[in-house]
Amino acid sequence: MKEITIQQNKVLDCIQEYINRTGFPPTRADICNELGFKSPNSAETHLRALEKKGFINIESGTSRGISLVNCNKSNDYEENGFPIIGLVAAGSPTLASENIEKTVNCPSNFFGNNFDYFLRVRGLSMKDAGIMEDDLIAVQKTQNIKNGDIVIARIEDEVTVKYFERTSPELVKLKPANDDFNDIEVDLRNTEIHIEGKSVGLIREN
Amino acid sequence: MKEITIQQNKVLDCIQEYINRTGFPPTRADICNELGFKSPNSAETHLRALEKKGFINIESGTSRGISLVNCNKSNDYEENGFPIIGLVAAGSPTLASENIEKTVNCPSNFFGNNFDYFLRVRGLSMKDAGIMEDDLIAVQKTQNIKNGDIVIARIEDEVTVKYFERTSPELVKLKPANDDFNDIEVDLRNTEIHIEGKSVGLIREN
DNA sequence: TAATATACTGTACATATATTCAGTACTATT
DNA sequence: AATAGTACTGAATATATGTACAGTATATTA
Repeated sequence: MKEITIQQNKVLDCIQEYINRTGFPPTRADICNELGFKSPNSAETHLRALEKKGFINIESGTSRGISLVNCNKSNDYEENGFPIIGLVAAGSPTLASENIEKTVNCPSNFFGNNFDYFLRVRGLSMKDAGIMEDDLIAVQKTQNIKNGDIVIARIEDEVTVKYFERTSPELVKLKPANDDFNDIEVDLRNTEIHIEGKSVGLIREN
Repeated sequence: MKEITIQQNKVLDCIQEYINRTGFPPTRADICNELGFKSPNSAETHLRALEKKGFINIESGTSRGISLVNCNKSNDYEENGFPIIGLVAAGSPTLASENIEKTVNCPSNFFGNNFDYFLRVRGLSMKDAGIMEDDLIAVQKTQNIKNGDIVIARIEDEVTVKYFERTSPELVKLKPANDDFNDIEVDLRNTEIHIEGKSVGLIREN
């Protein structure tokens, strides 16, 4: 749907770079200067195309009224920072404010994939995967899980971080990365399992 | 030195809020609308005062040419992103552009302490410390090292990441966090060791 | 084959905007 | 008592800017 052309991408990059450099968006003439166009209408048509495709907003009748539309802004976290949720022993990790210990400012595409929140890790069950106590796991809320993904799973009221492996249509194995812990086998016919999302990155603060 | 008045602060807040909301700075008339002034010159004089006191920049002759001056800019990395340096097998990790594989945008106090660059980890010698291959270590260039710190050390031309332990005034031990590797003992009387800095954090991209 | 999107140049013009000048009033400093 | 800074109104103006209109050309799609 939203295919961008090479030239349109150049214009988009130019706008971004101009804002980063000056603090305010460029005029049509500015874009022409930056990219070597000789008519302000060259910039204008590209801007219209970019607006049509949803990459920018143009405030009509307003000088420098160009603003970048953040496509991967699934929520407003980028402005306020991403919440860190404590991995509570029981119950689902929720984004309710009482569970948010603090927030971290970083781009939502910091880890390649977009993500939704950070989870503070308790325990050492994923030690051999390099996930230590108090690490922050970047969690992407998704049901698109493949075998081998590190998932945040809830069984009954227990939330845990483990490797995911579907061994048969009705059997799911949650495997720790630590010999001191045992695999958790879940039979979907008699036990309900809820996948909160998967790990797409990690931050360790010292 | 730079005392700001209540009204000037209101104008400064108004500019910040306007940029956050719209993506571009306000005109004099916009400020008047927001704050209830009836003459564009009211905004103009406040802007001049704010510029004189160093809170904003005004690009003369340019519409919406107001940009906020960032006071807490410790170095220029925050603008351009922090460089990621590959851990080359031999030689010191340098910030020369040919060694920078890409840059990461995040606040310089992201890990509590300030840091200077990211180091891409090779090998698994710090596996049990949760440092895996391809992880990014946030490195703070410092000589202030305590026993037990994870340091980036160079011995002759070999760069390595290890636990630091000073066992005696002339003996330093570099300890891996992996049973498959051996401690490196350095006798300062006959071997030169250079501490590039220490690890203050870690990022794993998926 | 017509229609549509891309990718430009070039001109023109209404209006959005910065900026100056002329005032008024209050306050703090020298 | 004089000077400078703050805090405004109100009017005037040069110019910065968005935007429409008239073209030309190529590629893609229906």
